[in-house]
Amino acid sequence: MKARRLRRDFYDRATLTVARDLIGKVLVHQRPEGRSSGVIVETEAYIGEADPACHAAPGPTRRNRPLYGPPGFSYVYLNYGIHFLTNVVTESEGAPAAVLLRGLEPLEGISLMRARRSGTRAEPGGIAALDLCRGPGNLSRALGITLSENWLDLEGDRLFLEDHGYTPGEIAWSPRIGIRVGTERQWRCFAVASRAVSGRGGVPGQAGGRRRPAAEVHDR
DNA sequence: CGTTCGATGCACT
DNA sequence: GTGCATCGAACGT
Repeated sequence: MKARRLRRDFYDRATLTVARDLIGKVLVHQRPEGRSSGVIVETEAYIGEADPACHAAPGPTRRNRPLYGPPGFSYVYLNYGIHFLTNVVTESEGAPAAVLLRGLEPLEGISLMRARRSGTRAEPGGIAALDLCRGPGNLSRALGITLSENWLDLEGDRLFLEDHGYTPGEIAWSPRIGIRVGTERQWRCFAVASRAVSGRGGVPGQAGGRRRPAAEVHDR
């Protein structure tokens, strides 16, 4: 199937709907050194000032400004001083919401991803392909996404998403990972069968424990 | 197999 | 000064 570019109206919808529809879509980062991309298998929704885990919870600030802007833009920020986290802004202007991209199955530019992730880990033969973009920090690092990619128009030619016609298979929802508040909301969405999904079924304290999400999670 | 903990930078109060 | 939407090495069982 021919790749079809996602337009602004895709992002200009309810955030939970966008979070689910993003599973199976392709994230692309186009750079002079090459194009790298992967199929999205894990997302999380962050919705509005009433969501305590959303960066909009304190109201408008300099950092969260993209969230208040129009949909279809990137929102990238530095987390724990080490990791860049990549989001796409959803819903209409003035409604602060976004979807965090947490996991990809690499498609193009795998050697480029390995180069960008090298130094992270000494692994004989390099990092396994399915581990390259597993987890939001790893994903951003592998694609070369930094603060320079913050607040980019996803209808531009540098960072964008495509529909390649992939069918995601079974999708499940769980609590969001790694947050200390708002854990009661089941706003993490993932492809059950994918090995590029982080954590374990949404149980916090996921640090060391790995491999495959638990199957106990709900459907929608 | 499991859990704990340090690294590291900046936005925000 | 405080607290992270993380990662993976190190250690315990």
